[in-house]
Amino acid sequence: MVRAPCCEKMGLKKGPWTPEEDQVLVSYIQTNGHGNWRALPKLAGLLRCGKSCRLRWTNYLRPDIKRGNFTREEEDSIIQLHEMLGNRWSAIAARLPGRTDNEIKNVWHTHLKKRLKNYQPPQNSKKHSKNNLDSKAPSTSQTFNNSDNFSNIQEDINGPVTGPNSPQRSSSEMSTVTADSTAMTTITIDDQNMFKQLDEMNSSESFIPEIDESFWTNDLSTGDNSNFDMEGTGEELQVQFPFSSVKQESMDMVGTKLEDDMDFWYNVFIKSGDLLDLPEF
DNA sequence: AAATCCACCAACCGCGTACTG
DNA sequence: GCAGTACGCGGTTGGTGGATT
Repeated sequence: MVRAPCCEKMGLKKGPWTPEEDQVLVSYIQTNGHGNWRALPKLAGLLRCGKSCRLRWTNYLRPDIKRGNFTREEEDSIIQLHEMLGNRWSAIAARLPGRTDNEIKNVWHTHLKKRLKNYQPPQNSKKHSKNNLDSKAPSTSQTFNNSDNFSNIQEDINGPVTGPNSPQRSSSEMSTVTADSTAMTTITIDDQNMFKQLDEMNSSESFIPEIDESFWTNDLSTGDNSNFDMEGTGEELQVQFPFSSVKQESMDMVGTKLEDDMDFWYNVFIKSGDLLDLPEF
C-alpha cells in the first residue's frame, strides 16, 4: 500500500521555496524554535507540510550551514568516511561541520563517484566485497590520513566512549567477533581493542598493504559466495568465509592471531557497516 | 540561433524507527 | 504489547542553467 504524500493530502504547496516563505520560516523558528514540525507550518502561517519545512530548514536555512563549494579536504574526508560508513550520509555529515547530508549525498553522486571511478583499486579488493559484506560501500581502497576517523566511528557504533551519559562498556559487555573459515582459522577480538589497533595502524604510512592474488582461494575468486554466511548469535557473531585457505603468516594483534592482510580485516570490520551496526555486536 | 545533452542540486517520497498514550 | 504519530534518513526526481552539437 502506497502512502499518500502528505502535501497532496492536505492540499499544501509543493516545489521550490520562495524568499518570502524562507523569511517566514526563519523568523518563526528564530522566535519560537521548531518544536513540533507538524504543527509549525500552521502556526507560522505557511502552506507547507511540516516535513517540507524541516527539510528546508535543515538543508538550507539553518544559520550554521556552510555554503559554497566543497574543499579538496572536505571531499577527501567524504571519500574516507564513505569508505568506512557507506551511504550513511547523516553520519558523514555529522563529521563535516556546516554540511548537510543532502549536500554530501549530492556531491558524492555528482563528483566523488567519478573521482573514485578513475581510481584503480588494488587487485582483489572487490572480490571479498561481494555477498553483501560490502553492499553499502564502494570497493575501493586507499590510505587513510584522518586519525580521528576510527575513534569517531567507534563512537558511532558503541556510543560515545567517554562522557557522563555513555560509560565505557566493560570488557564483559564488549562483543566479540569470531571469524571461522573452513581452514579453521579462528580469531576472537573485541571491538574496543580492534579500533585502538586500527587507530595505530592508521597513523602509520600505509594502512592497507598490497595483497597478492594467492591470498584468495578459487571459490571466492570465481564469485561463488553462496555459502557465505554471517549471523548474529547472541553475544558472539559467527562469520564464515567461503575460502578454504588463507594466508597463514600471522601477526600478533590484540593478543590474538590475525592474518597479516589488513585489507581483509578492514573489509570485514570497517566496510561492513551492517555487520558493525548489529546491536548484538 | 536552436536543439539537445548533461551536471547540478533542491525538494520530494516512502520507509524505518522512536516516542507516546 | 499495541496502535497511532512524528521524525530522521536515504533514494529518487525534476527543474534549471551551462555546454555542446
